[in-house]
Amino acid sequence: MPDAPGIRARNRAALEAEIMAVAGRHLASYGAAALSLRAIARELGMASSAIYRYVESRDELLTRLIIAAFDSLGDAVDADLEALPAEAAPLDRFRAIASATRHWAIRHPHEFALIYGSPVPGYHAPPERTQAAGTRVPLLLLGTLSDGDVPEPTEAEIRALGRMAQDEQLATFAVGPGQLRRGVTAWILVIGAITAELFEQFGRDTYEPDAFFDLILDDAQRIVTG
Amino acid sequence: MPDAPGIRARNRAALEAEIMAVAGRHLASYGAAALSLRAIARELGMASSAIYRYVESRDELLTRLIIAAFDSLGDAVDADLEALPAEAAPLDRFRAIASATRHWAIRHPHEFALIYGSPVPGYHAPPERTQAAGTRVPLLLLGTLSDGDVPEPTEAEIRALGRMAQDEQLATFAVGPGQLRRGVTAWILVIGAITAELFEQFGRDTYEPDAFFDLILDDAQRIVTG
DNA sequence: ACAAATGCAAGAGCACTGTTCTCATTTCGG
DNA sequence: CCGAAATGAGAACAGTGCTCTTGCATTTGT
Repeated sequence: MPDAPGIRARNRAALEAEIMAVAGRHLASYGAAALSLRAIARELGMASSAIYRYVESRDELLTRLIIAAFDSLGDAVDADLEALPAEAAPLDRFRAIASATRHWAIRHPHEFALIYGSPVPGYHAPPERTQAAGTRVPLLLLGTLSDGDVPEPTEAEIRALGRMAQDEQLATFAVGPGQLRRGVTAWILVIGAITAELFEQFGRDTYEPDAFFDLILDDAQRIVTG
Repeated sequence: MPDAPGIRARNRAALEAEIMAVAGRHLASYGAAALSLRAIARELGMASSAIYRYVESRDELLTRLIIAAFDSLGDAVDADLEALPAEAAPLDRFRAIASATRHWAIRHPHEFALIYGSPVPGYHAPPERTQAAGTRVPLLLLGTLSDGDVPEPTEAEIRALGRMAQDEQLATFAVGPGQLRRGVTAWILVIGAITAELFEQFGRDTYEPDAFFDLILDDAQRIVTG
């Protein structure tokens, strides 16, 4: 067999993918805290010890799921953005990004909780692995703000966010501290509203989430336009 | 012994308080996910089974800790508010509430994660027990908005929050859907900013949290004043 | 004052979990 | 075909939540 190492590698990759698929299903069904390597191994018909050949530890699995969740969110937002006419106004693109994020969160509540809720146990996601995936949508949102008139950043803005504005990824977007502040603030508001809705922080059936989110977007828009 | 039943009851209450104290220390040190009834029992020198006489289950313990955390936050905010001059402007009171919340969260990160982060396992906090404690600070914040000129609520605001505005607790504050929307939105922004800071959603050492939170408060203030 | 009822704590046990070994088998490369 | 590497299985350790039974001590009723 000429491609023997290939097959080996493919089987390994395939099994790894299968593990991630099962883990994703468990995550979606029961939440991150209920994730069990043993249960995944059981479902795959392998011994509980065998799974450690493919996943280093439970934390490693969580890290991979976090990245996968960020990717899933990013893809969903991208898809919704492409459905928009190319000449859509920046603010419409902004609203589309926020709405897409909310709809994704509603469809994937446990994934959302995993990436935007409180971290699990003593688990701390390694930033060097999750950051790239995690900043994808916020960067998309910031890209929305790069056009238009640019007010001079205040001294306070420079003090608070000057360092972040010099980040190389952000530099390509040419967003200064002022725009950065407005974009980040709007993003915080959007995520906060989704969090409040999903985690039922204001109770169940006490308000109309759809209509309320529209109003949130109005406020976010006002923040963005300064 | 005339007060025999009294002694009995007092011991029970004292033990229960001791359990909560130890649980609170564990929560503060290691986080909610690391909470273990067995570990608490061990530290108290009792058998793991004995603790079930005082705490029904781990979920029950979590519920009590959630309520305790809300109380702790409420007390901290109250204390900071009392340090304010009685004739302080509503907006200053608003800023004081938000700042007190942030400082409490920084001092008690695990407690904050417990009440404003993603819920634990299959655990779902019973609203009828946590709601009263949980709405305490938001209500305080809404009380801040009851003075001043009251713009007519828009149709969208009535649609989104009309039902919540009719809540009996809120009715005593005489806040209509418009003020309710502004207050809730501002609160979401404040909590979101604290969450982002504590959970390091924008990375570590990438910005100045103190200065940034000041800017967040400016935005929140703008939302509140309409 | 004695017996009965009750409260409380301990111990053992069940079914899980993550993780790490060792050992046997399978599979692949030369 | 044979040695080496990859792979899976099984057992084991130390934890977890939770339940049930058993024994002791104290309180209560007579």
